[in-house]
Amino acid sequence: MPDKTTGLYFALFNEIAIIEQLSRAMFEARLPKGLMVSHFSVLNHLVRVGDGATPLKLARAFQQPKTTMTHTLAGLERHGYVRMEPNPKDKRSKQVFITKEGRVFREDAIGLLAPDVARIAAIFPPAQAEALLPGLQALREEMDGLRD
Amino acid sequence: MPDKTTGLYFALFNEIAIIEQLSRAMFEARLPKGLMVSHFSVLNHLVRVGDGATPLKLARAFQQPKTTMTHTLAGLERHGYVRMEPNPKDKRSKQVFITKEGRVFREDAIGLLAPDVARIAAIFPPAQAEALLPGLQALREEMDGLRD
DNA sequence: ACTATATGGTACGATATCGAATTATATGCA
DNA sequence: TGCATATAATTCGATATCGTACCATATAGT
Repeated sequence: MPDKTTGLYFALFNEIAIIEQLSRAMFEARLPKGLMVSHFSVLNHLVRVGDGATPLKLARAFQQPKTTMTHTLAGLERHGYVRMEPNPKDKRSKQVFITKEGRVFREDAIGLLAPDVARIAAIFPPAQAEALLPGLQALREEMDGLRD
Repeated sequence: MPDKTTGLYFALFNEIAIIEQLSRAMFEARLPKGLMVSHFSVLNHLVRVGDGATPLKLARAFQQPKTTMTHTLAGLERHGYVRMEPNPKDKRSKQVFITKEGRVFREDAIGLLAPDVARIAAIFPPAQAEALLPGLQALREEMDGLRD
């Protein structure tokens, strides 16, 4: 493997890290204090995919350590945005449900973030975003698969 | 702006966040304890772009808060991988130089990370990475520009 | 059924990240 | 020149992230 190839992937991951950084900073500047993009993302996932999933399943969906998800869910629960129930299928486990307050917060947050999204869309049009997405999804899935 | 468009950008940033997460976890599993991708990235930058830059310039290059860069540089200095000197052009400021030890560590780290890069390259070929990169760079630059 | 191993979740400690405030120096402008 | 404001960097405090260890329960092999 030539150095040039290694450098290519370093450059790729570096761009990705910077964009992640920029988007997180931009969004968190809009969210109320104490709520992070991680909180919003979980609520968004619960609405889009449906709730009732276990914490571990959520951690896997975001490819995060389960301790991180425990922490994020604790924050959401403290705000009353999710409810944790014992999992009837497995006494070790729990199920996560989004509350009405959680749905309201998600809706509000989308409204708060919309202007930023619009600013991005103005300079990086949806067609370009759509062009990028499949490649990123493919990369994500492949890297996901490497984790065994 | 239709909801579909907002969702598109959320999906885009979500994929980017997950890939950032996966690549960071993969690389940090290889690096010696106490050294993060952030440390490696800074050393890599100093070698590729040249050293002597100020901490603030480095923070901007990575689009990070300057306090984060102060912390990262302190870690690198503690390991003897960079040397901080007063900036003769500006007494408030400093210049960051990579040491011989820092260069050696960077080389070693590249060697440690190479197998992972190779595994990624095997399933997500360089041609695809190259295809992705310009769009990501464009997105990065546009978002960068929004930061006024 | 019994035991070994695997799995879901949490507690805890270390530390990375980052905003706010602070200090020192630089710059602009009257 | 003198003063207001801006800028480079650090300190400090809060907390997000994450690895390790642990407990409870489940599953597999005998």
